[in-house]
Amino acid sequence: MGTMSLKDIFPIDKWDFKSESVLADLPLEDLELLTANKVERTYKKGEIIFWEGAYPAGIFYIISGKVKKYKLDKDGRERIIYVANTGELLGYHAILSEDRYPDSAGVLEESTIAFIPKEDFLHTLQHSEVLNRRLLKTLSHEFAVLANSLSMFAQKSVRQRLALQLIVLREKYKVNFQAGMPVEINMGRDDLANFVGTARENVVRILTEFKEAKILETKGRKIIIYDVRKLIIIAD
Amino acid sequence: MGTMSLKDIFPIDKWDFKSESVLADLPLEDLELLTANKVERTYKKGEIIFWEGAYPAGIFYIISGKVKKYKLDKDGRERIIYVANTGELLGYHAILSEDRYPDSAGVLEESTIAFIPKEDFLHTLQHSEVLNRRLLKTLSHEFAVLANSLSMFAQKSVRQRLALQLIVLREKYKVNFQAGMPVEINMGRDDLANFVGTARENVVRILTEFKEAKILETKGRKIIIYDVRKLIIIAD
DNA sequence: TCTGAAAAGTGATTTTTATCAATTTTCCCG
DNA sequence: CGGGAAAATTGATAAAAATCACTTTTCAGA
Repeated sequence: MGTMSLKDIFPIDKWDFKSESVLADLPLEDLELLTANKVERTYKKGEIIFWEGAYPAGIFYIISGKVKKYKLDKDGRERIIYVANTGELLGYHAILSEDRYPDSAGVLEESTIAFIPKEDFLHTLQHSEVLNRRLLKTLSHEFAVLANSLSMFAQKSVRQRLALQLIVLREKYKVNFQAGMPVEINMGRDDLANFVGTARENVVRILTEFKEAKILETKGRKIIIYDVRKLIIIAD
Repeated sequence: MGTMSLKDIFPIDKWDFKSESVLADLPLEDLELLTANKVERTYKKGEIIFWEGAYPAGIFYIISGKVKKYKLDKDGRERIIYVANTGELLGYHAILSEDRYPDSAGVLEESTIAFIPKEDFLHTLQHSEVLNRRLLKTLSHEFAVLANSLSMFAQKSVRQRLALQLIVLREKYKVNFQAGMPVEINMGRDDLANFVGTARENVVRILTEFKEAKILETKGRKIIIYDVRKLIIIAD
């Protein structure tokens, strides 16, 4: 009797950027060139790493923690595009497109992040065949994920979208996970609403409904997911 | 009295992939390597170039014409992600991400399109520093555009989204354009609705409203845009 | 451990958008 | 040039989601 993983019943990589880390298994030489002048720093919950519209000075690597990437509308409401996790790189789009940051990045929980100057990144890129290929692959995959999100948005109800994003977040909040174990998502309702693309009140109401269906529990702000399968059915 | 262009009053490149063509000014040597085995073909209106989920055999170059890139939901409704124009490249995401096509491509009007085999594309990529850089730049820019679309979708009304997409389409349907001239958009209401992300009826109703506001005229399926400025005001 | 501000949650109501059911117009094709 | 199917348009209604007003709970810091 084999252990069935989420990947067998749900195409999680269609919804998640992180198919594999850009820097994982990078030749040591390239990695050293890249990180020669890196600067590490810890950010407290709520701190901003960079702002949409600013000129990029470099890229960031998440040593530990979680980061939301979002855009603001003119009324100051956030639209969360993506939640980045430990091991992911941030801010390279702006440098590669020779433009300003297309979105803002803020930490969702205390995080340790390394800053890598633009010059080192571009310099390594010129020398590293592997980094080049990795970035092309990552960016192309990101395109597929965003295209998916866009079409989900047009075609699915708020209820379906919430179910889907809970599945995605569950993957990101797994720690020491064993098959069948519940997963605790620690995210404020406002952030969750901005990630799903709806109002806070709607998220809360649907969470209540999911509680009644024994899909999850809430403890304060924490959302404990018990039954992914039901979420998959709802999300369709 | 200078001629004011759209770029001065509206950030069109935030909404359009085509900042510049990937292949424009590519070193002749690289271009020859890339196009050594290209095959040209004309597609009639409505024909499909490739299907979402298929394994990529190569990339496509639009010699002339217009192509919609879209995803289908389970009820068979299309969600148009992007409208590609003459000079643009299609299908490279799938090859670079070593995955299947993330979306389908179908021609919106009679188009001439060149097919370039996967092997030639990858081979040229290995040899051409310029093509590498171009693709990284293009893909990063595409990320910014899709992130924009995603946040627009969450935050703007159907009326605002229609105004915005009409501005974008107007750019694509310009021919022999002189400042101040009206532009004729030749697109079916169903396609337009799928591009805006709403039902056909809503598009028609809002178009009627725009007609009454002297922003545009319709002649059969054709939409003639007279007043972009009013569209810009509505969109934001 | 107490306390007050912030966050979570609930209910009622309004607004927006989708859907259903037609009718009218366009335009292709013989 | 007429016939007819496809596409565009209009109106009425239902459904979904946003907004407003408020209560309850949580939780960090004195």
